[in-house]
Amino acid sequence: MSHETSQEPRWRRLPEERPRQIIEAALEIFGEHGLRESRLDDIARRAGLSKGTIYLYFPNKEELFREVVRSIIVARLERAEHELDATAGSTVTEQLRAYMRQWWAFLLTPTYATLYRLIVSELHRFPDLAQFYADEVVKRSHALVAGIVVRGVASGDFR
Amino acid sequence: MSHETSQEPRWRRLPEERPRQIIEAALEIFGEHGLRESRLDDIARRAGLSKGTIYLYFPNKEELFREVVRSIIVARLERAEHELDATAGSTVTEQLRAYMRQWWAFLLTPTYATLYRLIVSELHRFPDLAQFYADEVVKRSHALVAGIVVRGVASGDFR
Amino acid sequence: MSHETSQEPRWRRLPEERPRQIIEAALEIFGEHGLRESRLDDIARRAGLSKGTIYLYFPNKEELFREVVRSIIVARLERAEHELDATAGSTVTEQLRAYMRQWWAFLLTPTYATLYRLIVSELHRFPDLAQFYADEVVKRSHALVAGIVVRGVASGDFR
Amino acid sequence: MSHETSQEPRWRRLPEERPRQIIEAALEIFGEHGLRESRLDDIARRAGLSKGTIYLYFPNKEELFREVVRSIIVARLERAEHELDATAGSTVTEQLRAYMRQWWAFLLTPTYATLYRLIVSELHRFPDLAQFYADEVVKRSHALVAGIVVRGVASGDFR
DNA sequence: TATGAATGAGCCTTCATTCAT
DNA sequence: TATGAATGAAGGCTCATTCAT
Repeated sequence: MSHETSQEPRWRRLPEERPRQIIEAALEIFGEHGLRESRLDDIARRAGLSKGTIYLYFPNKEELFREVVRSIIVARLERAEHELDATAGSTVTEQLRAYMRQWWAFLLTPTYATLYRLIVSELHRFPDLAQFYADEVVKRSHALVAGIVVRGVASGDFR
Repeated sequence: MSHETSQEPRWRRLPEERPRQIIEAALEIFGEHGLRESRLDDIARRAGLSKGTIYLYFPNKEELFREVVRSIIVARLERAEHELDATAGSTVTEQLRAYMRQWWAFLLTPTYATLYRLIVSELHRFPDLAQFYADEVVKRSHALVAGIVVRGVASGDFR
Repeated sequence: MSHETSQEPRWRRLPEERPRQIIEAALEIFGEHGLRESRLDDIARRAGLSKGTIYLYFPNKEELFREVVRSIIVARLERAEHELDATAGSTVTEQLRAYMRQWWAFLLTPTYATLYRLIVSELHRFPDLAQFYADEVVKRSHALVAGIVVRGVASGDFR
Repeated sequence: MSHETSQEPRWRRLPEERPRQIIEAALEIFGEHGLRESRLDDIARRAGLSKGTIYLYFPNKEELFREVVRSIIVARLERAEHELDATAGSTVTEQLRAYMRQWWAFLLTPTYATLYRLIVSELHRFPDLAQFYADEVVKRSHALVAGIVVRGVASGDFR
């Protein structure tokens, strides 16, 4: 729904970055002030753009908010999956430990504080986002851990 | 319209209830929609009053919000203190147990869910409220528990 | 859909007049500039009110426009019907003549010029209004003339 | 991107057509939605061009609108004059008849419906266009008819 | 010449706050 | 004290216009 920009080659770098640029600025502002209290103008300014430009990439404030939440969740999950791959050689016990350490570190992150506030305060008004959150986070985290455990059982590390 | 103010002494008890009426309505609405998303009109309607009336008791929306949070916190603390008094006769162990049971029950309350959401989502924008919360809740809870413990030590129940 | 004001008694004259006041101002502005080119601010100013007040009586610009067109059409038809009643005593020939004279006079009116422009330029984007226009104007005018003719035939004036 | 401008003489006839292309698209869009409700973007798309390109040929939306009206009027008049020339050999009576038949046919044209709506709805806000319309249409039509009549009188067909 | 990304002024609409009664 | 009509500041969104390529 938000015009993505992957068509263009590479002779114009900025436009391709716009969505990310905007999402990052939006995360900061939304995190500081919440959805309703955030001004599109402020987001634009923080992104170094003009207000109208946001509308070139997102149809409205709410959809931008959705995209922010989605992207941050997805980014986190992908990061977790990659990090898991990186420890592919170790024992399952070690892998599980690394996985949990990683999550723990994330929970101490300021990004997490922001995300948490957004989720607690706004998600109940965005059922689709709540659903997305439930589906993606729960399902994929589950799958990750399940994968480790299965291998652990196979290798005899777990019972 | 005003030729009856001096006749009857205090048959007009209702007006004193207004603030509480409004605060209760406000708590519900704020809890459902958050501070910014809540309309004064809706609060007034839920309280069975007209919008203008709110301004007879609170200078503005934000101050009403503050009062809501303050009053709910204070109410909770007072309730806790009263309940503690009620168990004044029992062992300190029993008292401590009762106290914790009581808090646990509160945490399962819908009021708590509402309060929690409000605190997480809005408090960081109201440093004075955060301060108040820290001061009152932490200090008074501390005092309560400390009181029990001191008596416990005195009586030899605790070490 | 537009909060009418017929509930209140009579101790406050102005509010009852608001809708008419606004509709009249709107007719002038819409007539001069068309729907889209008209500023709500200008309508408010011409009506001697503030912009927000319009929204107390009409849900939005388009609905105000609809009400303007409806009311002007209805007003015209009612006027025609009353004037017909006034000539109830005369011959049918005379009545028909009066009726047509009346319409002719209306067509030369500036109100008509305005109405005509609005109808030609905007009605095709408001099918419901077009329908309303067709229904009311055509049906009621028809009924009026038919009534005269029937009586004319009965009295032997027409064949 | 520009190293071929001087090679081939005039194989690039298209650019000359641009204004007409745009005017035709604009006529359709303006006719459907009126001046204000028409988006330059839609006109560009209908003309198969990009929005910016319009500004290479017209200084702004309003001037494009003017050009549309002017060109459609001029086109009509020129067509009428040519058709009159084509019947130069016939009787004046026949010529006059042909001329009127031609106009009559035009009035039934969808182009005319569009033009009519534009004229009624927008012209009063473009005095210069109204003037142009009055001058050109009235004067040239007059001249045409006058020419026929004069010849008719000379030939004895008219009195 | 052509593109389409970017801008920012403008306007509708909402709603906290005020005020006359 | 209570009402609800009125206000006007604020902000989301659109779109004509500009500009870098």
